[in-house]
Amino acid sequence: MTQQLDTARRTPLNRERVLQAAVALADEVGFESLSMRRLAEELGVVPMALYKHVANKEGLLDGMVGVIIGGIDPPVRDANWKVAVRLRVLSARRALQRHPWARQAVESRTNKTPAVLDYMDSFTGMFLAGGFSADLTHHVMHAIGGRMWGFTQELFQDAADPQAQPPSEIPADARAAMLQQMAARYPNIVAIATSMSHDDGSVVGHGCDDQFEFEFALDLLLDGFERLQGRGWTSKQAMIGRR
Amino acid sequence: MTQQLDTARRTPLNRERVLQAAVALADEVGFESLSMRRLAEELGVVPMALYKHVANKEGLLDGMVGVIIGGIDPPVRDANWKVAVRLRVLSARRALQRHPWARQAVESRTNKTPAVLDYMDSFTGMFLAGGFSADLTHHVMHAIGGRMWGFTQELFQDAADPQAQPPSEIPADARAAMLQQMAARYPNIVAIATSMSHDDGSVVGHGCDDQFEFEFALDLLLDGFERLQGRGWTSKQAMIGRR
DNA sequence: TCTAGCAGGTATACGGCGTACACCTAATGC
DNA sequence: GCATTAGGTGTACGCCGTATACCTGCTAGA
Repeated sequence: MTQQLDTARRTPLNRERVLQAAVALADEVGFESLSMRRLAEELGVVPMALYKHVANKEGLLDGMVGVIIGGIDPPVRDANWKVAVRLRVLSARRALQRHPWARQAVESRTNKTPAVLDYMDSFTGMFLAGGFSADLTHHVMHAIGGRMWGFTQELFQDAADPQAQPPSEIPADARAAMLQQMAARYPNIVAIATSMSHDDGSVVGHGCDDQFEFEFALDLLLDGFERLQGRGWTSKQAMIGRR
Repeated sequence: MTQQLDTARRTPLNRERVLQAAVALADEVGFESLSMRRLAEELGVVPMALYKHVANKEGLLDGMVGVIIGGIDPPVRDANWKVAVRLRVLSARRALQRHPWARQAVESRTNKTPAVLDYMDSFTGMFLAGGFSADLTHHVMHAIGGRMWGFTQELFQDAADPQAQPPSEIPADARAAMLQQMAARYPNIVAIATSMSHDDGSVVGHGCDDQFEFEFALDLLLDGFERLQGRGWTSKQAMIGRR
């Protein structure tokens, strides 16, 4: 009877609610702590109930990625390809950055869902509409790679300040010693890490400006694309040139 | 007594043997099927025995990445930065490609081990030695990102031919129907996918030439770097120009 | 009005995982 | 000769994804 009340009171689950809850839960507890069991608990339901709405965990993740993609703006109309691509990528970046786990989720999906293919197709279309040959567009899409989702291949995050603690946590002399040790072993890394912040006087700096780095690399690529297109680049000619 | 023989006959485990076995096992069964338990079994030992040689699974993976990095050539001497970087990246690519799981492993490591830092430091050094400012080097390292390991952010793999089966598996007419359906929904993707292979007559093509795509994007970046350096680029000036 | 079907939630169970903890044993150093 | 310790063992815990069978209440067709 209480059971009846419970199930009656509760609006029945559906795919949409499951996905929204999954997104919220991942936001809250992190991607790696998102489990079917935990999600079920959050929804006040037994774990197996979820399987009526998603095929399995993979399917859940696919759906979550779909939700995120839904937050990316469509291409702007009547703009030249370069600004259209740029704006779109930055929109994707904003959409993904709303969820700290989004990057991992996108990277982990190897099967392309319709939502992903839709985005990729429309993205591809911006180059074709901009007068790129299918050939060049193809290679350019490869070169953009994950950047079309608005993230870079990191591989760099806080390499030079492994703790990222507020200075108060560590006595200044200990910090200096660590830095010296670091500089002895990894002189080049320390050189570029300190270069970044010598303006504002801090020693090893407050981390990197991700947005700047992202746009730097993006623009480098877009400029490259532009030059290739202007030059009438073809892959055939490139292959001849290479050997 | 047989126990005694067993343990006596067996050369005792050590970190090196554990890591080598882990690499071999991952090669054999795949990254996601590599488990502490399975690895222990392979070594004829109880799972917990491994923990005398690696801190935990994370530590094992760190060690495996270290083994792979060991296979990357040092920078060539007396070459200009561009060819040095290019050769090094291609060497890394070869080293990583010997193990199908290497890419996943590298991407999954978020804590930088000394081996990783060593490689990054020496990589950074190639730009500095080539006359790049610390400032430019910093941003250039970000832009290269994962490509310094010889892989691209994929995001594209077999998007257009989801099965990758030999044509014999699927009747020709069914294939044609699938393609047509695909072309209706994802016209741009299909356009660039078919462009790639129209030379040799196959319909949707044998996948992409990964090596070509990789070098295409790499050279695009390197050319961009070269131009920036020649122009005396600084991040300060770039930030002024941007707003 | 009866009933068959079905959509959606449940209960139980299995086999896997990483690893904490207590233990044993053989070699080593004093 | 004895304590220490490095290396291997055994057991157990709590997590995970999910197969399978089951129940229950709604709906549609007769």
